Amino acid sequence: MTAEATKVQIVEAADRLFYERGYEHTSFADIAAEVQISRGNFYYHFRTKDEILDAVIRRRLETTQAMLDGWEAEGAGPVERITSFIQILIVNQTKIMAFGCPVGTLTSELAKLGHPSQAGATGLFSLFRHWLARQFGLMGRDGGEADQLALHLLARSQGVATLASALRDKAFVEAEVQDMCAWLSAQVPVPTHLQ
Amino acid sequence: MTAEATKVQIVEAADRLFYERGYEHTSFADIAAEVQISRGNFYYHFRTKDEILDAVIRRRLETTQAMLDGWEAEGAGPVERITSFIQILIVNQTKIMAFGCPVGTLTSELAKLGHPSQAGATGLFSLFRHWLARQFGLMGRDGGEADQLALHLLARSQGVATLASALRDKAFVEAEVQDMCAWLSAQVPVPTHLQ
DNA sequence: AGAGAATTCGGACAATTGTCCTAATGCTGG
DNA sequence: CCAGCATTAGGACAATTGTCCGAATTCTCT
Repeated sequence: MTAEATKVQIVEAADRLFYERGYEHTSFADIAAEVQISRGNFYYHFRTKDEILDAVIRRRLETTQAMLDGWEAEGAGPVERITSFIQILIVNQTKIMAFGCPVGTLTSELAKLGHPSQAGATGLFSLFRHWLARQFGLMGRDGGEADQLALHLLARSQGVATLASALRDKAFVEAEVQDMCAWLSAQVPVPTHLQ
Repeated sequence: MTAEATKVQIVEAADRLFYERGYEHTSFADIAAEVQISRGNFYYHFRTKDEILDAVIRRRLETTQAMLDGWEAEGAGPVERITSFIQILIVNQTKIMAFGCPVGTLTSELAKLGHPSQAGATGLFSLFRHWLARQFGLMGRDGGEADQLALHLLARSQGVATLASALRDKAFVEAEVQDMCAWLSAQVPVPTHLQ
């Protein structure tokens, strides 16, 4: 197999394991077993565990950006796009109830470890933040307001994910998602001629 | 020193280290060094790491309950009490921006480890949940509604804590706290004779 | 003061960790 | 078919982990 293909397999497995078990609780041996590769071979592709983490973060940045671009290309308006964001909590409900949000939990873990890749993980939040802010901008909010709304929504979904994995309560998640959608509707500015 | 006093010291140190570094990333040696006790002595007080975790969770349950009881004893109304809850984000801002919420991050970590003490950690959430629900009840909301409001507020503060430790943005925390207080005011039911 | 219990110490243990090397294998171009 | 390179396998390494003794120390009670 070509080196690049093996590398991709490693990063994919590491991505999933880092999410499901946490970065520190995932060992080289775990990833190697998952990819069915000898641990020795590992060193050929990644010299340190941090290198794998960086590759995983890069991959997540790419797939996240692709997802956001995809929503943007669907031709719908900003409200529908933001709704797609909120609906992640429903679409990925099973995994979120089991392991929380991949972004939030990784960021928390790296913060506690004082890990140098903290900034990279925070970049994932930035991706959502700026995308959401742009959508709120398209809804007619000015820059500062749009950014604040973006952070607000980001925080709310993070909180729902955290509580979802603690309580494993499907009804709670659905109620909060509905509430966020209602909140979103209320953010549509009333046209001037109707005020 | 009496055995009980040493045990308390160990649990206090473990409590702080589990919060700041995470459960798994804290070793026996770390705690022993903090308490200035030999590692061997450790085994005399706690046979396994899980035993320490359980003791830490018990301690947190006690101190949390004491804090909630304290707010209840201050004689103020439910709105002021819930405000005290929200203000934790300000009072503990420094630690939260560095390490997130002690409850949320511990729960997330144990969920990923599949650790048997998950239920204990979730109990910490229950403490806040039921206390908040009772306060909303005192504000005139019926049982189901009060519980939903409690979970809603719990989720929001969790989200703020998560983003606070990722972004380390003081202004964001303050804005969200203000927003939650405004939301709380809006939850006070309008007296019937004013409707 | 001295016997006996309670507490602490220092170190041993097997297992696992991340890291690294060397030898074997597979593949490709001439 | 064979030389040379890319890829893999298997194992060594020092350090660290949680766990656990047995011997030393400290304390308590008579």
